[in-house]
Amino acid sequence: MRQRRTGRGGGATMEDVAQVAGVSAMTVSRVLRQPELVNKDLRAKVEAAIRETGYIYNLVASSLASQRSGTIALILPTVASSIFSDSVKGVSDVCRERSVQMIMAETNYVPAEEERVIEALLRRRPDGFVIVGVSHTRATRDMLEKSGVPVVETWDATATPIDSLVSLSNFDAMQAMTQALVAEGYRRIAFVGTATRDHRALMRARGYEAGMAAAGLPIPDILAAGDVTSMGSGAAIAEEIMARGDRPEAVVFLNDVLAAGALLAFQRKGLRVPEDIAVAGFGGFDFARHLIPSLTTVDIPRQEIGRRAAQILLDRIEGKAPAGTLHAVGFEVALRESTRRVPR
Amino acid sequence: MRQRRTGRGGGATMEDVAQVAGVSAMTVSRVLRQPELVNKDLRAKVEAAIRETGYIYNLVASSLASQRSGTIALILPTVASSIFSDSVKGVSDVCRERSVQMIMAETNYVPAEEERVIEALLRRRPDGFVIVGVSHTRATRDMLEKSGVPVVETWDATATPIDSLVSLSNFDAMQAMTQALVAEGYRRIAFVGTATRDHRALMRARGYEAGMAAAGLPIPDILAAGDVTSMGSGAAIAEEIMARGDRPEAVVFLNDVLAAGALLAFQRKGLRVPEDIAVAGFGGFDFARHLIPSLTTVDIPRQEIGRRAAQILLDRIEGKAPAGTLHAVGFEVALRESTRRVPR
DNA sequence: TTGAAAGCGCTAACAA
DNA sequence: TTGTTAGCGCTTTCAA
Repeated sequence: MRQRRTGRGGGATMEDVAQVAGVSAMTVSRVLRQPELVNKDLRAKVEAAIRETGYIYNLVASSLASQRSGTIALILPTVASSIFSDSVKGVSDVCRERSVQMIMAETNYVPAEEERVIEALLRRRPDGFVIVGVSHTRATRDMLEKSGVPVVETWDATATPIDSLVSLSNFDAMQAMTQALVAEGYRRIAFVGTATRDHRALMRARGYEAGMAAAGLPIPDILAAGDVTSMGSGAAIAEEIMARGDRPEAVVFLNDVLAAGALLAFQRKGLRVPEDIAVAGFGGFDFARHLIPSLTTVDIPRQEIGRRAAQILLDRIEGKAPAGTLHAVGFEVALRESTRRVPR
Repeated sequence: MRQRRTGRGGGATMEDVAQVAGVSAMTVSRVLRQPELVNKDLRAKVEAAIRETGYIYNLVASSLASQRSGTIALILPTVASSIFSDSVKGVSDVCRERSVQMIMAETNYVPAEEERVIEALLRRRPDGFVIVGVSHTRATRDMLEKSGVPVVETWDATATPIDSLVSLSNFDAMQAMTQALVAEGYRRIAFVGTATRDHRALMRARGYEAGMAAAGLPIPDILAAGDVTSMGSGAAIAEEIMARGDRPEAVVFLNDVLAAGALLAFQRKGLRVPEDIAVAGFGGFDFARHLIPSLTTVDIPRQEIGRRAAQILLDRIEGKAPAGTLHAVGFEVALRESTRRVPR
């Protein structure tokens, strides 16, 4: 003869509520999930019993029984920077609207870490994944495909998505920015990217190169920032640029954070922006429009990317959308004071 | 006679692995959780079987059986702004180090929403809560206490924490800032807070008032920003201040985001900072030191707050720390160029 | 060191 | 409309 395990987890269970209400556990479950199927009087009794017992529904048990966890996983390069926070907000808002819990993990821009992180999250049996980026290790793709979990990739473009894709062409966007600067009359345009092999960063660099090539312009050295999420490294790059002999007329940065750090560093050293050096960023962040001079950038619908990705994913999970959905979001080059062409 | 439910969730289970390895499921479980208890050869066999079957451990089932979910919940006012992102990073880092999953929800600074959100998260049976703020509805406190889940509150101070507390005195910090400005020679010092009844914001306002009172200075109208997370509303407040007749010598803002927005708006309108108007923020954010002029602020160990809270919580969950742990974090007034006293 | 049995708290499938 | 039964995939407990 065995004794009861530990006397139970703690709080009331559905069974307890059922006893108090004088019904079966199944009826309690129905009251909670499909109240319209339950007789009104019984429903009231059950609801009273729930209050009386202080019952809190157990989603862990529910997940196991129903084989649906009611969670989606969000994989992003970093949680600490402002870069993805609007996209997180987009996903998070949709999740709340649709009563799903978002669980999040960061990869630090390292594919091997992404692999580890996705494997760890798979153990929690999320109903789907939203992933920032389209470049993954072979093992990551295999794992995801084998698991059969719906996936939406975002913030980048690819011809071979794992499943669905909220597509943003970093190449096109940075090419457009470069061409806009060329149209403004700039010729010696430098680019600041990153040394990490982040695919989105690479695509932006390529877009810049394509923009320069299309205009028949030579491409100066491409500089690499260390930490792409800090203004400090933008400032460090600015120092580097100022220390060189041949100062470019304009510098395009991988993102607005780096650009802002550099813009302020240039000014600190007495350079006038844009008269002495023009500065452009990428991302369309709030602070860009407030800076003096206001920062030219490529405006991206960051929150919308998160929203759309979550919507597509949840629709798919609920069977309301097919696999392999594609949705492209646009971008807009916002020319502002930091690149206003002025006579020299 | 019933048929098997749906032919099973999908992937391999522990039982499948056990069959392949020729052992019992219990042995597989041990290999995964306490490998040192299992014979070396058997262990190797089981590990091979895991690889062969592509088995992915199911934490949902594990959580239900063990009555521990391996997750902690993080409740914060907003996820979209930079204000808490370092604290999120702190919690998130500790969680990764200790193999725990963080789940997050936002309250939008509204206590009733906090109540809803906490109840929703309780259904997932987190092993503990980290909560930003110490002001909660009665029902929230009751729920949390009744659930018996360890709680760590943060980012504020209180004499009556629910359980543990990583304490930061917003009152003291803002009082110190105010006194520092007085010491610099400022007299007509205004304060910009918020109309929401956020407790931390309130404490900062009170700290400012105390600082002014201690110096025997009158308190001008306290202005209220709408959205405390956007530079735009800082700029709007700046407009309001400039439109008034009696311009203050210095303005202290609830946080650095508002201060930065205002600082730039002042400059746009031709005011010199700090000569015409001095500006101070709160929070010690990265961008504050880069602005021109660099922004005076109260430096808070934001990431450390997250780390400590998570550590205390996890220690408590593992029985390595007592309930009701108190940990106070400090702050530092960073006087920078935006409040450098200059002769008029 | 290994295994068998009995749940954890819920839901799917079926029956009444 | 309500209830019964049999799991979901794991861990706890006990026995060997």
